[in-house]
Amino acid sequence: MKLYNTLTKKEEEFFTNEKLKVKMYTCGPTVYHYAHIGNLRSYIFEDILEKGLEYIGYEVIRAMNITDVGHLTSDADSGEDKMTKGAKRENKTVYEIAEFYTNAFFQDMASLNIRKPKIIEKASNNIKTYIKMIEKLIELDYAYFSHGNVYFDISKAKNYYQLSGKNPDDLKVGVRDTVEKDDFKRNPYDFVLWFTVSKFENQDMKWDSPWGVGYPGWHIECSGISYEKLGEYLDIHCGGVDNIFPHHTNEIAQSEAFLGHKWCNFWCHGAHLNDETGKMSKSNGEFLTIELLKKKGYNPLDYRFFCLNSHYRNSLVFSYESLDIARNTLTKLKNKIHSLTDDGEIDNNKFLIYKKKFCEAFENDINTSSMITVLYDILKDNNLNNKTKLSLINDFDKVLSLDLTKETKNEISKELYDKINNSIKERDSAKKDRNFELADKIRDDLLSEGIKLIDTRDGTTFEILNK
RNA sequence: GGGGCUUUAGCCAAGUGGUAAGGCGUGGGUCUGCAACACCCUGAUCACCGGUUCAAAUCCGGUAGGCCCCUCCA
Repeated sequence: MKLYNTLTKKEEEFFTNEKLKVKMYTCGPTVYHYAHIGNLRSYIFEDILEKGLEYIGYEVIRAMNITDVGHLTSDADSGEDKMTKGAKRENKTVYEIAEFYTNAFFQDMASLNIRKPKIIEKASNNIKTYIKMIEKLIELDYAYFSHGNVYFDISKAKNYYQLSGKNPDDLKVGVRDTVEKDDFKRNPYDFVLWFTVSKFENQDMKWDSPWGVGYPGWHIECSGISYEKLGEYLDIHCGGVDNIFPHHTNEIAQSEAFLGHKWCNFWCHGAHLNDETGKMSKSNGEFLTIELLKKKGYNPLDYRFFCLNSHYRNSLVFSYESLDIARNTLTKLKNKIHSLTDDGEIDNNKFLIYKKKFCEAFENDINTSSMITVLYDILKDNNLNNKTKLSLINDFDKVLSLDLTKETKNEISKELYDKINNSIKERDSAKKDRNFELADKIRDDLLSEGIKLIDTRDGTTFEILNK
């Protein structure tokens, strides 16, 4: 399997520390607000990666954090904690905010058929681990205490700039107006491992530590949770491209300093979803959430399909026009699949040939677009019986998770069902009498109520349109 | 200023040296009372300029464009 590795900047042959076992860590959300669909694109990619690896025979142990503490609006040792900010905005406690948006995130995942990772950990659940790690980093002289905070000294880290590909001389503090300088650091890019309360306004989430009451820095939580849950050696670490620097860079520095050896072999990063004006953000333009798409009549899986049609390492531009196309394509695809009757015997030979093709697409740096093409190849193969087609499609859907063979008929009441059927009968007899005016009126009236009639060779059926 | 990714038909895209998959849309047709559905047909000198090669969308160099990162971000 070929997988692009940000660490080496090229596609590499995938390997694991333990045979057929993948330890995978994926950065989770900061639960101070709803996730927008761009955030969710990364989780869709990670979901495909996890399921695909399982499909080709690996056991995957995946962990994800929920950031409910310690993520400041600025990564200098000032700025407001995102959670506190969210709580203030909504006049709730940080615990209420965290719980509410964590649940909202899980709902979004469920809507998109994203499987919950086996291990999900709140950042606030692992404080002892962070403290233990920070103590050791201080002991090893990688970290130091200064004016109330504990910092990591990046000059001590090996290959600090490998992941980001940066040249230290070119990094400029102050390249943005908003970047704040911090005179208490030894190096401008040193980052905070532990904040003490002294520099911040009172907040709910704080813990006692050898350096005073306070809370952990943003980067240490992922290193800590990964170490605690997955051990000293990691195979894959995922996240959005924006995490390459500083978050993942700092994770590597602190984890490898703490462990004393190389930590993770593969770093995979998902490209962003942009809108037509550029980068998608929570404050700029329409705040696109899964709930909003649902309200507009889309099935969340339309969005999943939209994402799968392009490659995870290419940035993708969102527009309703593109989403409409994705919805239309997926509907047509599902219609074709639903029209297959379940007959014949499974042709094992052909099954394996197509399965191999599908796996090859996945193993080519997760080429989801080609994986979908295999579906069309199967549907068009005249020498393949329906039973084999359906079982292949069902099999692939373990990875694609588009509910390809599931009928998604809306639940309707008996009264409505009878009413529609009566209208259909009425229309049929009108058609028989060549009273097309009445027939069309019945069809139009139903359509205006969101009921679309579909004439087939075997008679008329209907579909409830989403509103 | 530094770094990364990227540029294939209207749109999403495959392609990793041998003369361009697939999907959607468009246009035409079959079917239909009409329409929708379905089915059939329909499209590209691969951003540009050089080089390597018998042969390049594919390798190398350059130019131009796009997106992103350089302590909020998936």
